[in-house]
Amino acid sequence: MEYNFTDIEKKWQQKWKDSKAYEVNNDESRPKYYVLDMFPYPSGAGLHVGHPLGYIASDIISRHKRLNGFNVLHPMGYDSFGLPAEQYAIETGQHPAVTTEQNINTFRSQLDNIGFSYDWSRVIRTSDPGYYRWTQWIFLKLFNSWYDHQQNKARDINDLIDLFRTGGNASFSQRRHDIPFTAEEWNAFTEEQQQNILMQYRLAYSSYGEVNWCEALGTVLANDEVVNGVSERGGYPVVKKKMRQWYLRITEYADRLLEGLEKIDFAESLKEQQRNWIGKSQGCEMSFKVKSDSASSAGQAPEAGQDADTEKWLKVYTTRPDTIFGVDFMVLAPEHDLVRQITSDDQMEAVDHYLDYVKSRSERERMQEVKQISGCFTGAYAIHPFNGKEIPVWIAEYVLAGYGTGAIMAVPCGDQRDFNFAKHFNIPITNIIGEHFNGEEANPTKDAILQNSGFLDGLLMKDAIDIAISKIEEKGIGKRQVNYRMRDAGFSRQRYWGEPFPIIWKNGVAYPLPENELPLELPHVDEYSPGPEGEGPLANIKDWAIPDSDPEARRETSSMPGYAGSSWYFLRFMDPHNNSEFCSRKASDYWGQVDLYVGGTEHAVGHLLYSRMWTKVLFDLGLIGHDEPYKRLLNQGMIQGSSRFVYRVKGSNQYVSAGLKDRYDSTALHADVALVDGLVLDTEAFKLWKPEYRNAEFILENGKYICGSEVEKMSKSKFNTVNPDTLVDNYGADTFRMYEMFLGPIEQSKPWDTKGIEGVHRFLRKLWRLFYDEIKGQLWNIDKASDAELKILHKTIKKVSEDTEKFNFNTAVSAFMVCVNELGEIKCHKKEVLGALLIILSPYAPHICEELWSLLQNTGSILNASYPAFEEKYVIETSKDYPVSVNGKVRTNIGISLDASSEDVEKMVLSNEVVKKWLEGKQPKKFIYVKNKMINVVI
RNA sequence: ACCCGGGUGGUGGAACUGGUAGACACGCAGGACUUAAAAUCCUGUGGGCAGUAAUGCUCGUGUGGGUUCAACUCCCAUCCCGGGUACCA
Repeated sequence: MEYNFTDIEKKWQQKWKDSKAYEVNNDESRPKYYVLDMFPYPSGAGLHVGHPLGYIASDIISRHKRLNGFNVLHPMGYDSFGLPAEQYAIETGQHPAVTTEQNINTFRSQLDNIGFSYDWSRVIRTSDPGYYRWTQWIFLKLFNSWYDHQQNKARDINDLIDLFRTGGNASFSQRRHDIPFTAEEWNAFTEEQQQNILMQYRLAYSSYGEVNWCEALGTVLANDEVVNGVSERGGYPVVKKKMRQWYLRITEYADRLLEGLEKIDFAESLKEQQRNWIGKSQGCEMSFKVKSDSASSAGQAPEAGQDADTEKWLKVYTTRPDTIFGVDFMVLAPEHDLVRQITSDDQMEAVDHYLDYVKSRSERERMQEVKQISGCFTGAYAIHPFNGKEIPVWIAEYVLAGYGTGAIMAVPCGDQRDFNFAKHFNIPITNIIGEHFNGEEANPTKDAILQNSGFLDGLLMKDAIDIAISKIEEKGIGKRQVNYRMRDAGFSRQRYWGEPFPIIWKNGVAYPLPENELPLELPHVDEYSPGPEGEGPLANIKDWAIPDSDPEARRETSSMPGYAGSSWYFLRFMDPHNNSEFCSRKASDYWGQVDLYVGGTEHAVGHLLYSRMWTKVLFDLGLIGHDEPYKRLLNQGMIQGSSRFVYRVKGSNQYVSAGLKDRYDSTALHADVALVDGLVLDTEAFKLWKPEYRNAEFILENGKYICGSEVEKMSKSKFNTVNPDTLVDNYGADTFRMYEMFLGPIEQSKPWDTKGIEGVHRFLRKLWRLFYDEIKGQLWNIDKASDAELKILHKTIKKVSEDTEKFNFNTAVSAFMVCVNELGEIKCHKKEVLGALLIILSPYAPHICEELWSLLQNTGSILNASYPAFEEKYVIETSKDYPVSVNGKVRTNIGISLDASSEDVEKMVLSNEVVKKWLEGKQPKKFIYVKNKMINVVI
């Protein structure tokens, strides 16, 4: 009998399907375990070898947990709303619903080939009305909620209205910009005024924000669609434009998102990324009086008691108020409201010119090109609050409008960017830290003693921070302030292929759709061109945009972003067919948190923060019982493509081999990796690949055409994708699964390389040959296993179960290989040993294990077996003793068993034959212990 | 530019908490079986030097420094590669 993987895999996949082997119930007595993959966006390119990496890992864990007695929820779905489907529709005219359906079918059949243990009865897609009905419903919950800082949780907006009605907002003014009003004032406000105030509290709210606007295309562009400041399609100019947008008030959750990190098991580096993204800082906000000869009227008033009508104030945020006497200039973001008001007449032209320049620059470019220092003096001066010095006010692109107050006080001796700016524009630098500042670069220390600093002279900078803030508060020009780098999350897109907002606008007020009108279905369109004024395509459908009930009203015509549907899908999997609730409380209480969430780090600060926020809101509103969605996160690395290039000699159809390309003027072009063996191009296949290459000529080196290579993201357009289907066809799903795991640590990114898959395939055939021989037939027997055989088995059980729990799948695969080699060497064919081996191997290679399990004449599926217990007695490792000499000094390393006390170790060392020989009767001078395990003996 | 990772033989990688660097696999070379091929099995395989050989010496974990009896592992600096940077998902 031979290992016929194709038949075996088809057979078992069908059996699992027929017996509904992986469908789970919500009412089990067994402990639950929820393993979830970040569900894929079903792209037109289909599944490539990068996708399954995480899926295989989560499948191994699912199967491993099932064998260990857990009721495992392991579902899959599709994040099926998104920009690429709409782009494709614009290019080809095919409706996104149609292409999405096709793509999903492709994904599904590709996934099925690999033998995953998903419960497909629970499959969801975010673009199904039955699903997005609840996305819209949760949006309405967000819209109808506000964040109560006293109770530190989200509450119903009606509670807030009651508070306003009875006491105004004076009693709990919780934000900096609240304008206080009394109950009487509230009750006298018009509906419109009331709604505008409520909008400032809602967790989902509408406001104005900047978008990438492309006049030529008449549309708003995603950052991804803007390349080098022009549109990717057509290369037209792109500028910033203010438009009405929806936002999620995620900033209200900043502190809880930070605190929540303490109780979840994510990689420390990922938590760090989230912390940095949230960017909480302690500092102080303070206002500087501005003096300018500009004729225009007032700026912002400070906190207390100034005459706001005649004076202009510039508010800055700083984490270093101790450096207040080192301020040499002020910088406003070019977008700052005050710019227009304070610019002096003779600087007006220069400022306008600069603003034009900045408008064309992306935020990324502004931060990145730090060496190109740019800025413009406004002609205005701020007055130093403590020494009355006049400080020039500049605008510069390195200050961003979105962070803090959009204005900074610049301290060149302490901040490198300020220093560079001062040097560039010849602004004199004040040194407040004496010898700590060398005049060559800024020194951001907090440990210097302050000089030239008025009332702070002689203080340590660290200590001066609090003193400076007290003084600023005392003077009424500012206050202590916690600041976050994170901004509220933009939640609307001027696009078609997304969830429509259940919102109707009337007289400038947003009204929610009643719950019983959900889902608000996406209307069918034939045209994807944008609506007027940069609105989404939905604005073009008059029938839909104007609701039947009220011709004066207008529906919201933007749609929700990609992350809307993915912010709560883990809850829907618990109760996917519920028509009356997004997820029953019973179901969410049973399944609770996702025990293991598997996906890439590219979602570190997007999806993973949004879904954490949504979970907290749903928890606050009492809809679920836990406020963190994921207990533990495993980040799989990205499998990159290894692209291949050919070099076309300019102006010809000649292609020069990589080694000779420097002798010609050539252009690099992607060549399909399927046409290349290693780096050697199959030139005949290349000619047939595309019509334009039919008459290609090649300049070879050593008779071969050698391609160039580069590691890039795997993508259809780079012709570097590898389809898992062909690998499954050639080697089988089990080989493919094990090979992906064998590639390297699951968390590490690596370029795909198919070389090496043979070795894993060989392993499975070797395994098969422990059971059956082509000529001799059955080899396995029911004899009692020897200790030597059990030792090999139990060593493997120990290693593999530890490795699986620790996600060291690659070393677990190695351990299986060693095990099979060792069993082969001693010709072990005992059922007792082989059966146990099959069980522990089955999460990795389920099909072959099922088949062999049934051939062992065991009844029932291996899926219902239980994980074999590890018995220590078979695995007594003998310690290796070895002497080593280093640098002429005698050093001896002895592997000593664990948990020995110091005295024990010394005794063991001195009685050790190897050491005795090395010491040659000398007394050791010193013992150096390394955590009671290893020791050095110095003589 | 900023934040987070990574860099070990020809290749993917292993090395547990600082303690024999290169497990396991690919590739390559040689051999066995075969009319032949495939498959399978065996042997060798980081570089250099010495030796008929067993073996010995020496260098070696991106680069430069440091700590330590001992560093792939810890610290400082630096280069390169990948992910993210708020409308790709």
